[in-house]
Amino acid sequence: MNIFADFQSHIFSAVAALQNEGVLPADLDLSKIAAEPPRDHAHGDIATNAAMVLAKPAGVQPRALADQLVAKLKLVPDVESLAIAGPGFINARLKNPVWPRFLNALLEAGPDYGSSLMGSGTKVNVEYVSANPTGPLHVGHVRGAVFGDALASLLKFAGFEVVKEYYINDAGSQVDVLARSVHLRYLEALGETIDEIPAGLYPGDYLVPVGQDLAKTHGRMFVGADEPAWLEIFRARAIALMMDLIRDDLATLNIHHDVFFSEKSLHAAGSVDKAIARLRAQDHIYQGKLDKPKGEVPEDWEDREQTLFRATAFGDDVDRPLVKSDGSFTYFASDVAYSHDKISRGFGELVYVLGADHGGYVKRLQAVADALRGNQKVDVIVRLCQMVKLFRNGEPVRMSKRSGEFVTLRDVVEEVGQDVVRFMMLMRKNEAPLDFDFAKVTEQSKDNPVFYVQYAHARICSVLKKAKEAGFHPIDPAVADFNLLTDESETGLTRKMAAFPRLVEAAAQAHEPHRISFYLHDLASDFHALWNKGKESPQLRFIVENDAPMTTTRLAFLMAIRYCLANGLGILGLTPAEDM
RNA sequence: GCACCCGUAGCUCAGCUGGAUCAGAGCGCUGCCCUCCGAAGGCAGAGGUCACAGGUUCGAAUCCUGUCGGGUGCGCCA
Repeated sequence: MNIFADFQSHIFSAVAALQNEGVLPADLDLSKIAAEPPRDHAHGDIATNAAMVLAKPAGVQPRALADQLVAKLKLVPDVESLAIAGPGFINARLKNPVWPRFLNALLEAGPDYGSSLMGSGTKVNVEYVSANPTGPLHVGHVRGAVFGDALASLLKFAGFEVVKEYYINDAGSQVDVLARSVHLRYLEALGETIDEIPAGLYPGDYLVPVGQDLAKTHGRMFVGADEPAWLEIFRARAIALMMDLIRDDLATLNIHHDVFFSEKSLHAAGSVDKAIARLRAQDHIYQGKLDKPKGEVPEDWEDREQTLFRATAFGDDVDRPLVKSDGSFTYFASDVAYSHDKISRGFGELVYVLGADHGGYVKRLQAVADALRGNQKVDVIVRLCQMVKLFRNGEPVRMSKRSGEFVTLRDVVEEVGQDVVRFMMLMRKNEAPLDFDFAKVTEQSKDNPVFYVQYAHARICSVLKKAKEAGFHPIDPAVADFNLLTDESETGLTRKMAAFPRLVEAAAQAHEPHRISFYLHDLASDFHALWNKGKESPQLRFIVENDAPMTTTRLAFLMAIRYCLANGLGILGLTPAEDM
């Protein structure tokens, strides 16, 4: 039940009626019409800007149009009163029974409350993490991982059909480096002396077990062998084991992708050639020279003619090379094939969650999709996650890349816990930098938003438990009389809960899961306030002595709040705490 | 040089895609509230030229242009 969406459709009907009467022109853009909670609820329950938005295109005065809309909206059953305010706002106050009805509907919907059909089954591909399969995930991957996962479940909740995808970069030179690094570990496992791992190879200890694994399987077969003899075998095995490692890392955050897509498979299947052929057929490929980059010029810059994708025709800054000077495909060529594959799988929206250092990729990804999509509607949405700065008691945590000693994802999760990591990563807009202090986030106080929200849920559970002991069980919402809830704190909470479905849709539309986090914090805050009111005014407690009807009602009310909290937490991938 | 992101309270950040005589939270600061369902909470106070300058319109923190400041990137790495 979404009372704002309901009211909005009444507005549309009213507008349509005025169009039929010739008061308004037939061709009007209705998309800007909003039905939203007013800033100040003293104005009413729902506000709409319809008159102001339509006035200009219709060539009428806002207030005059508002009068006419009011005349229509008066007939809507649940409307108590309407007022025109300011430059042409229409404020509606709803009849009293709306709220009890709303709460009953909320309880009936339960775990589904807030979900939406907005996506109407549109297929969305959300690609996130996609870290190179050369080692465990480190802290830099955490934010994108959590963000992508929360975004995926938010979109799912909003009615989209979501596929969570991980692109395995298993075709480039970095996996050859991996294979060579592993070969050394292989020799090491067989008792050979390997000294220090040379610069340019991966020094991390996590490759030791891979070497042992290969030693066990192949014995001394590749000890003195030339690289071509073992490269492919070692590479394949190493990638497989690294992906196992990465999957385990992700599992510690309860992240599970639906599809792991191999870059190499694109080459093997000839998909790169096919995709490029398609672009060529559309005349988006040509042989040409690129200008030398203005800023830092690469040392080995050579001016040469190459195969280019006409990305500038689709809004990119420069055309993009597809073939390297040695004749092999560029990484971008794989991207073309990969985009082609995604589009052919029927996705209407391609979401990429990338690190902020990939900002330069946004335009070319959009360009490729635009070039390949034909008549199919495909939106490309790129979300860039800014850096996370690690602190410990206010001191920055230093990391040494050279020695391979970085803070891993696993380190972070093990130290502060899955829920804390997830929530903290979602307490900021993705494009805002984020400070993460190990000490602060594990603090169990209101300073810590994770505990603050969880605490609210736990308090509710605690009351419900107490109520059960007092004999109020099972709680039957059907006998609750929500008309009894008249305190400002209670009606305020009801209004806030009513805004949840609208918020879910807005957050999904904007691809901004952090809005859910802030909403939850808000809702928790309102709940804590009500709780404390009960300390001073016993009649506002949830369990009211000698007043069974009120107690039953309040308990049902608590369950409603609990659903809102739990559903919101669920979107973010957090488990609501029953006790703390 | 170019592109993208960011400039809101002392600090860290929201601001529902242009709305209303309150620009909001948290931290920090000041003062209150536990014989009472969990004080791991709550209430109140102080704190602002929304970086700056123009523009768009009924109306701008929000959209456009420019300036300043911070971040990230800029062929044959992935």
